[in-house]
Amino acid sequence: MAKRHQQHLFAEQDPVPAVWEQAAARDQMTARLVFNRPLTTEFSYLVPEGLHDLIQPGQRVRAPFGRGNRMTTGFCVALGTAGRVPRKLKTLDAILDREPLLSHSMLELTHWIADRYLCGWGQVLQGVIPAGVKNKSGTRLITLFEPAPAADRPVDELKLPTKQRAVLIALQRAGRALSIAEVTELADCGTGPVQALRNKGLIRAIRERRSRFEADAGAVATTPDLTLNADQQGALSAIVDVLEAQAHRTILLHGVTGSGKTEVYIQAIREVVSYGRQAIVLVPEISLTPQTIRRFRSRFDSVAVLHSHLTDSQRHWHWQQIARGAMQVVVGARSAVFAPTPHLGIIVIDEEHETTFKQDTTPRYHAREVARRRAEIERIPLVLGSATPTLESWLRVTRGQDTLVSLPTRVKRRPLPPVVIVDVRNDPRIANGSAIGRALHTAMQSTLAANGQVLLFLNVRGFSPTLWCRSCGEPVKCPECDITLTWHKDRNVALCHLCDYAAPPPAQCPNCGQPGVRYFGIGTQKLEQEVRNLFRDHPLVRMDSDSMKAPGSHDDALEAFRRGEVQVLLGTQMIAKGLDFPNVTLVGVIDADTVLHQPDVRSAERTFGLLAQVAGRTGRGDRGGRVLVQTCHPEEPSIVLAARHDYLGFARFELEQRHQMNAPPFTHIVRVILRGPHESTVDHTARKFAQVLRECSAELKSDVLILGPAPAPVTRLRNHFRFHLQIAGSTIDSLQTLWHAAEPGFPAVSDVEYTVDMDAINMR
DNA sequence: AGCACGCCGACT
DNA sequence: GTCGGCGTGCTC
Repeated sequence: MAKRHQQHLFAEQDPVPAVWEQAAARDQMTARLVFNRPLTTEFSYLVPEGLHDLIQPGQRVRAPFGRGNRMTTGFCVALGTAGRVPRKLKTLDAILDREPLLSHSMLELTHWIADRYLCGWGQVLQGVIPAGVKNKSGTRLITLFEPAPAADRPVDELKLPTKQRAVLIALQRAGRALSIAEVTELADCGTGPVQALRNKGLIRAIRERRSRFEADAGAVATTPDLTLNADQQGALSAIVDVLEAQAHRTILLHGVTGSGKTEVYIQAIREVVSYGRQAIVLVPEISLTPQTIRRFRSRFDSVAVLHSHLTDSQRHWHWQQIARGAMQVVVGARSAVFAPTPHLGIIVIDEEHETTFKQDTTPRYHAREVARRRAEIERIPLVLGSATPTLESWLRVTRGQDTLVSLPTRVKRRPLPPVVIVDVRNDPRIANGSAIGRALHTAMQSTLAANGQVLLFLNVRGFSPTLWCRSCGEPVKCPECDITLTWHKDRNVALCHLCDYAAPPPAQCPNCGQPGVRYFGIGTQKLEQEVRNLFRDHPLVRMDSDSMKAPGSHDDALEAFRRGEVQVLLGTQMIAKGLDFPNVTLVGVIDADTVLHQPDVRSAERTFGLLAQVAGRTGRGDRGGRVLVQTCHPEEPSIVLAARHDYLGFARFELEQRHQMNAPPFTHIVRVILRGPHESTVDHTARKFAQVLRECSAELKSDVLILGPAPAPVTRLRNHFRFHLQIAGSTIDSLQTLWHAAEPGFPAVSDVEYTVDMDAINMR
């Protein structure tokens, strides 16, 4: 109050000496804003008097921005007084949210993301708040009525007509504001008397935002906790220790498939919930883990499940429930790491190694790193669970930065299944173009004869993955991208798996015009046909993103398999995850080499992880199970060690390799991708970028390594040419320093766009 | 990222 | 003379 009075005094003295002017400016309330632009700068604005009591950090505001003073939405990230003013400040125009959308710790977290992933703070905020929250989906503005102060005396003194009198009495008795429908119902009248009272100033209208949803009573969890074995108990107490210490610690829960990690999460969360706190559980892709969700739902009273098929208004409703503290557990994919829990107690990331935790659009954050930072800020444990942890996580454990807890055995002491590596280089069936070699064929025969179920895994969808011209030898490529088209027999189209371009398979080669395009290689569709021919009497189902387009088809297929109506289940990555069917006694991996051959430092890690995951699908019942892996590289360490279920051996081997190559996790890599419609311009710009980076690096005496530019592995995508360069540094800090020094010097070339990806894991 | 400003060529 | 092409640089 005193402040405002002073301002008034100064305003009356005119002209004011410069020092006073500065002093006055210093006392002016300002807001620091960030905008949804790739800018690291914060912008100061004056807050008009009328908004002083309303503005809070975490709200969105509207402010004139840029030379044209266009009204732009920004986020208020801090408040202050003007201090030393660099220039004349503009005044912000309006506040867009009644309540802040982000708490103080969320602002801190998002700021850290902007810093770490080299993008604007405003971009992070824009990307992190769900659209439904921003546009208040699922709520509507309703008008409510309550008695005005003028009516604050005995009703009889007012001398009102009967209906108006009834309305006023109803409102006074209600003790809260009522909607028009409620008023007319209670007073048994139309809307006329209400309006009349309003005009007389005896009642007043207030506007309020109401949700379309009603809070549901909430199912009550009924299932009791299971008894933990000694290893699980050890893991649980390691987590509880961190909880009790009230300090952050990351715990890597390394448990083979089927070792009961979920039960450990649940009981740790039970502890957290008993303190009145909330838990966040991140899973790779919600639609693939219905079993996990069912388990959480049956064990806690209020579980919010944030899946990708929620509508905007459902998402908004959940967000508000979570912010109110009404949800004990939030289960969701990557973005659930931003759930606005008021009093978070633990974060769990299941299947920590999954690449879906890295967002592939700006802000390109990794949910694991964001969770780690959030857990640090909130001083709570982060639990990472995996049978095949990333080498990033494993290295931290070996360095003592994180705590390792192991669940080395499966529950009920079931052994891991024997894995047989089948060298198919000289297999006569394979040489004939079959997908299933001799050994796998025999194994399938005996398994099916014994009434067992078979799972066949192939990482390639479609029928024949490549279309080749017999005359010129060229593959038939997508006209807009750089990859070979895949023939999908069932729809009779040649499909680009990158941009979804679809066309009838060409009769002539688009390259040389000759007829005779041939199909080569094996996809899930062709595998399906082959299995149907080989085992006519055994029903099968194929699961890949083509056959599972219809909603619910995923669950239907799995249910048919569970009931045993289907004996053979074949598919892509999709069937490698989470399935738990005791009658699966044979798993066949059609081609272990598809992943191995990708030009990526993590290809061995992915191969190992994939085989471990697939192998985990069998041996879950009393009948045991076995795995056959077809490969042309039977000596490959990632395959050999996966067959032995030797994660430790693999981690040791692969870390040594990475160390020698100076590759992640020993270095961090920033990948810069440039793209544009003209190959030479993009190439040229990429060279200039590299030059600027090298000059900056030399000037800073930085030890980072600039690799490239080179055409990106997918050189052409949606008719744009793509080049990339990689910046490798031993610390994130050195990379950030170099980037911020170099960025202003990058040439702005029209037609060429660039993106920057810190700790990139998708190298395509 | 936007968007205004500015400096060049082809039109009334 | 001016309309509009796109390269340049700033945004409290």
